[in-house]
Amino acid sequence: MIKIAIYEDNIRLSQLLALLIETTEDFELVGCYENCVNALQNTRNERPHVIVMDIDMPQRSGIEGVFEIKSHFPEIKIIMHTVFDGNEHLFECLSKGADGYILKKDSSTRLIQAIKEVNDGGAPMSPFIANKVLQSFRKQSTQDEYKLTEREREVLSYLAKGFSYRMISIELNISVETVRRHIKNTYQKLHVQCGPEAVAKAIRSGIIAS
Amino acid sequence: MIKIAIYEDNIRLSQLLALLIETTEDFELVGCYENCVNALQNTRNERPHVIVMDIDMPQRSGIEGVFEIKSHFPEIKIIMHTVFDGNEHLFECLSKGADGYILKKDSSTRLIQAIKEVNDGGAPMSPFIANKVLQSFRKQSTQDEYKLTEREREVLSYLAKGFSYRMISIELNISVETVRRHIKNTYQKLHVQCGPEAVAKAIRSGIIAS
DNA sequence: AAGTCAATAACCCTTTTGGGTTATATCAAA
DNA sequence: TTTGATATAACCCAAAAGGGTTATTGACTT
Repeated sequence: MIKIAIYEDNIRLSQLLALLIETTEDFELVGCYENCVNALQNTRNERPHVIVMDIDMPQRSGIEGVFEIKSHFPEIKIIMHTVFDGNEHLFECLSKGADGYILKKDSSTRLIQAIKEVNDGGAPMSPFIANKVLQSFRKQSTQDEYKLTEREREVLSYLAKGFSYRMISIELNISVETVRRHIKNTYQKLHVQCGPEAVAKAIRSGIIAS
Repeated sequence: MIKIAIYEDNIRLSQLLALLIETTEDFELVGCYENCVNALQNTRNERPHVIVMDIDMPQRSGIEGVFEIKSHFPEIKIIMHTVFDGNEHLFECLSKGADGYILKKDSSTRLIQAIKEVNDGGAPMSPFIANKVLQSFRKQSTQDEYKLTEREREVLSYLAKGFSYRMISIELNISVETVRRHIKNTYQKLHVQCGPEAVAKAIRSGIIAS
């Protein structure tokens, strides 16, 4: 039996999915929610094998949910099930640990199939998504890992020393806006979203001295 | 010859100090400014041996000045010369690298003497200040170095993982205010003033995993 | 029993961050 | 020579962060 939980704010759709799962052999629906507010607690209680997760949900998005659940239960498989086919959400989800990414425009049976795949250790993706991922992978492997510019490294190291943007700008004799620009670019390259995380990653990966 | 620079926004006082220094044997006044806006550049040009630094100055405080100058020229001695005798400024300055701390209520000749002392590798302090430092030192050495509580360490490690205060609060099931409290306490204990710096220090000193 | 510490929480307030967008000059590489 | 990367800069705007103060609770120590 594969234990499955659903996070989907569109009630019509979630009921459809629930029905589909309950009527599929070897599948067991252990939870169905319309947002991620209690995602961690739910997960702790139910210990699903696979989670089907929408992204755009009220209060707490599916991205936050993935991040949180994966931090605690890396072995639980999470399939994103969403209308978003843009790069932003896609890479954010994958970097947070999503195991599959199925678009809603695919058939429901594709989702069922994806659940089996992911439970077997696969990485089910809609073809369009799979292509994007491959492309990005190629791009990334050619620009070997975190390719920060000299200036970005410099700014980052000041950040780790406790300088504020303003202090860095005075320090380097450039505008605060430019400091902000460098930092924003750095965050993108490191796939992080705030200073503390960037500094942690930079130190651990040797980008700045430890 | 000891080359000396002054940062003091009270013109009356800075002129007095300047005169005093110029008329002292073996002393040479190489700069006299009313704030730290160009402190680093001034220092680069003049290479003073000793800097006499007020704290409360317009635009950029002496504390920022100390931090910046010491980051680049750790060998230059800086004496704080201020009316503040409270703990806040004192420890902040010392942690930023100040080498001496003389109160303005001491005589000017005491300052002259302090300049000689600091240039010889000493750490001139007003008696009252010296006591405070000793007290704090005792307190600190009994509570050996960074004694974070379990909870504080936990919160800090979430911070390094890129969680916002709000996410941490949900994670640990406590209020955002409490998260804030733990972080504020942590900053005090680590002698830092922002997240990135705290994370850097924590990783480098092994408080959180690297 | 009094005192300290840890954890919790709330309130005030300002500054800083960080996301998005757009634009410029420069320099090197294709 | 056109493209691409880099460094620079500005703007808008919401959210997050951080500093100060105060208080309550429970646990452990004098």
